[in-house]
Amino acid sequence: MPELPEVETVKETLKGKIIGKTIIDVKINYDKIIKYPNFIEFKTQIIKQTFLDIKRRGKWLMFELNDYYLLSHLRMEGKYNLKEVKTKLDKHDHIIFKLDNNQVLKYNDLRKFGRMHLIKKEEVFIKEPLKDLGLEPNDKQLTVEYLKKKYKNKRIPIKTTLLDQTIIVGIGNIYANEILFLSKINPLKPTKELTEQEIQLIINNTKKVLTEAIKKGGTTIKSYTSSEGIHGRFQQELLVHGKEHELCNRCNNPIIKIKVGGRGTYYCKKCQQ
DNA sequence: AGTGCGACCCGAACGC
DNA sequence: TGCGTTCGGGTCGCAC
Repeated sequence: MPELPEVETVKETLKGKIIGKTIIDVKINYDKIIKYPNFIEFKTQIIKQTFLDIKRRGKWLMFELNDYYLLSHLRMEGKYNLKEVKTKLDKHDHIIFKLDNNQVLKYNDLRKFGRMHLIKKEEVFIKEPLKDLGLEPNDKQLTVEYLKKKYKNKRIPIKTTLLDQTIIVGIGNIYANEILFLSKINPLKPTKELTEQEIQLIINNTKKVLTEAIKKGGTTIKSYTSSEGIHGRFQQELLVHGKEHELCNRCNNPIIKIKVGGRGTYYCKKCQQ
């Protein structure tokens, strides 16, 4: 289940393999993956472009080409595979980039939820989908002052706010649960009622959880593997997510599961009052 | 502007 | 080789 750390792993793994390669053809088997521009223009524009670098912004992969950035969001199940051109397609291979070295870069997505945009380089940060993204977890500007301003008029539960990518990028459902457990904050607490001390804990634990997860190569809940087939190991470190009925490792009371904003939310009722 | 929620997907898990 | 239903995950679009 790719969240920010998994995207980071995919980025690093693919970097060494495709930089310098030129796209000579694209096959689009499921065109809804291509969000912008339409799939005809997408194809015309991307052919003959060369991969110069791969970056990341939030959960978005940014493939730097000569004139464009190819932006790719993996959502839950997106994967990239680099294969020889003659290799048979797998069941959920939806977009196939043919390269100039007899290889293909294949985007595979069981859920068909991932999306791609092709944006002119000079516009990449002023247009969708990157234009409204918030701070990276490791940004020095991520301070109590910054979050106080963002949180002050919000009545919605803090759990929901943590998932808001216009404030801090990269926190998905799993990490939101973990961050709140480590911070001993009730997921239902209205965002505007958080104290300065609690906001500081959110900042510290967000940095801690995401940095640690990147180090471990991300989380694997279902079948997720990075482009080299490396499984994430962070799942072994999860303290509350997916642990309904198990006992809290701090106080031994059972972890409970509720719905917050329609999403599965796990927490310890005793530790997170 | 802030909020809530359905839609998008389909394999796995669940209920009977 | 049972079959129908529910669930989950991130983001967008839309209604209020």
